[in-house]
Amino acid sequence: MRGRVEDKYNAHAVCRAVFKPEAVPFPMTPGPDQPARVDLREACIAEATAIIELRGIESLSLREVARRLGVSHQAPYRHFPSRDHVLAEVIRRSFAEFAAALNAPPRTDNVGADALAMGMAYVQFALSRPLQYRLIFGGALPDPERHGEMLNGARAAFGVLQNLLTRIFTERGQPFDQEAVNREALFIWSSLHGIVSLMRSDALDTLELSPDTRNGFAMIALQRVGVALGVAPSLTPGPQAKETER
Amino acid sequence: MRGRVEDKYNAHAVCRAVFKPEAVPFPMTPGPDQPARVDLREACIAEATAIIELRGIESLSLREVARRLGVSHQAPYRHFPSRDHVLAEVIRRSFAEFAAALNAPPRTDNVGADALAMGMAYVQFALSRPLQYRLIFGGALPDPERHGEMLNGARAAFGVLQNLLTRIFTERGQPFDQEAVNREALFIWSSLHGIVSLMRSDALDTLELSPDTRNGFAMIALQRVGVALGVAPSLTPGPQAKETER
DNA sequence: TACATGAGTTGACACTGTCTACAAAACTAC
DNA sequence: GTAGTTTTGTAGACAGTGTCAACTCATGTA
Repeated sequence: MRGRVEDKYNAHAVCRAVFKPEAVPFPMTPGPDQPARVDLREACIAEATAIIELRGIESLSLREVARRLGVSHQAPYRHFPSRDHVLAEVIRRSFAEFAAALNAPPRTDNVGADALAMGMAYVQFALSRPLQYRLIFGGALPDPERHGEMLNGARAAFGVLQNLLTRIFTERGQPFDQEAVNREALFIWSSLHGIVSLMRSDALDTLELSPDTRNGFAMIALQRVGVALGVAPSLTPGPQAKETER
Repeated sequence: MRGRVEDKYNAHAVCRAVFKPEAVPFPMTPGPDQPARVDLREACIAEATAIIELRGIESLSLREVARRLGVSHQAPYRHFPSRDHVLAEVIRRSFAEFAAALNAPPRTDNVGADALAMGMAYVQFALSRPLQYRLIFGGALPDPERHGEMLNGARAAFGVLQNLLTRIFTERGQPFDQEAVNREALFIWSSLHGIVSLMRSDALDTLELSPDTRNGFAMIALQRVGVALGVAPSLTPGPQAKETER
């Protein structure tokens, strides 16, 4: 290998994201017996993820990934047929993390509280990792036909919503209705997506609204989702109807 | 100009988008008296818009724009300092068109109907021009600091919402409260954005829900916005609360 | 020990945005 | 009308990109 021993496979990124801290250590510089054959595929994904989280999907370059890892510009192509395949794998993992985040809050016997916790987990994920959120929901995905696994996490996340809704319906003593469960799951999803998208939008920034308004909006919007699901009391009735028809 | 008279400035794109059909015609090949000096700047924007609407923002290339217009790869740089400036101008116009679309439905004396019309106009715009919608709300905008005009249309669109909300509040006899108007305007915006985003999402496609579910979701979601604003009757109560606290 | 395979390398190609230098056309001043 | 200036378009270069092909070399297997 032509005597270049600099920072082959960039210990920084690899240690940070590929191996868990307690995992088997590997020698920085290849020893004579231990050839330091760390999985370049994993290192590429880790580095690509780091770049995307830092500067967004459009400035992901496989050549930069290779450069950062101290390998030739073609090395990543030994493990991925194309840039889109790297992207698809990063997206697949991001979706999986998203689904895991939704599923993270422990289940209690109060379905309303669980719904709230899931909503907060959604918002938390979207706001704390905006570029990752944009990556999976921004709409610039590689062709899903060609990358079947990519959206597994999306289905898992929707499953979390479905489970939640099923619990709510059941607790209310209503007959099981998959159609209704799906409709309500989509409703939650779209509402939460709308809220977090707006909160991180340049278009919103330009309006120069007070932080009070922005936060207040998010609060009432979230609360109204709860109201529509029957798991939150109606507190913020918006513009009052003169006479509510019922 | 070195005797190249092919399709300088590509009559197709120019006629289609720069000039309205009834506008002054211009000679395809420059006549001796009429130098055919059509505005290359406008032609660039038209061509860039066409590319973006067809293949999305990431595959916009200034060199391709130039090629299509039959000019040298540097010609567009006489009119725009950089690719981002072309993009910013396309985005500025898209925002303006969006605001105009929201404002298009004629005002009646039924504010509830007007609200519904605006909501439909929003959805119509987003679904009929998905790439344009993604362009302005997808979150990959050039730095708004450097392109001040770019978001004018966003402010105008928000103004349409504010006006609508002000009318609703006024009709309900409630005191003017700018804070509340803004909050409710954001609520509408986020709800509509969530709905249309989901309807055009690869993540949703992968769930393979029935068209009934997808359309049903959009309907109840839209209807619930109306309910929250007090301009629509509550028809689709979701999971029933056992006992609504009030 | 021969050979096949996998993994990384180099070098090319076509493409991109953008810089510089140049040419021609258009406008302005006399 | 002619000289000079400004505007507009061109040509060539440079560094960056994704990707293809050909190469080396270490490894595992027959």
